[in-house]
Amino acid sequence: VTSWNSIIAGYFQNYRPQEARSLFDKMPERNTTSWNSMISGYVKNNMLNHARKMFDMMPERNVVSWTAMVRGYIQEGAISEAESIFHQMPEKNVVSWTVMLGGLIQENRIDDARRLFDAMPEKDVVARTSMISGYCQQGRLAEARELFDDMPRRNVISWTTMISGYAQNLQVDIARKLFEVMPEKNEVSWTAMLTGYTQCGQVEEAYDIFERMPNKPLAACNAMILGFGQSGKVVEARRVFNQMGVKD
RNA sequence: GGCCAGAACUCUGGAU
Repeated sequence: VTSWNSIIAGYFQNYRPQEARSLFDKMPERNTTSWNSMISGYVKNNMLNHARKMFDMMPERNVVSWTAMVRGYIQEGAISEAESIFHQMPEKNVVSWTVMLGGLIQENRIDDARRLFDAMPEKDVVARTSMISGYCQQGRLAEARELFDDMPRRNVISWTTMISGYAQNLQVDIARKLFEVMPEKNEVSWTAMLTGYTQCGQVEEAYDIFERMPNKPLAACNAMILGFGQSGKVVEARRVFNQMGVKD
């Protein structure tokens, strides 16, 4: 059963819902994970109505089934429906809460999001980072920073979120300070810092970051080229373009 | 110990 379930997920990842379905129909036995794979697969492929049918048909639902449906409605922008499902859930875990939190943030209902956040029975690093990200999107950096400082644990994503928040809100110097002290950086962190500089019109600094990057992913090259382009440095932009491995 | 659900960067496309 486990193998079949994996194949189903694989079909959906490759946008082949019909093949996933026919495999599902042929399976000699199914467990809750099989049904859940169908639901989340349909959600991924923007086929919420199919997901819902599966959800209604399945013999028993667990917290993953419910959470996938909440996520589906959020993705469709049907927030009140998502909230309704969320409140109907027989049990919720930290993931369910975080999905709902993300839905409110997506709707710019940041204060509602905060209330939900405060109501969470437990908050892990993902939930906290999501809330921080929401505040950053609204330019409410002080509140974001307070949550960040209070985190019991941070990972590279939490750090990058906070840095990016400062950078996007034109506080690139504060972003840089955090960037320098973060314990480990990945490609996204570097690119976020680079973008912060280009958006503040500090192309030299951006290029300095770019050069110091251990490797230069496509996203960083894109950001760098755009940064040069916006400040009229066409030659430099061209040079970066010519250096990149995969162009698109 | 294994991608059935959740958080971060650039661009593009789609939907509104």
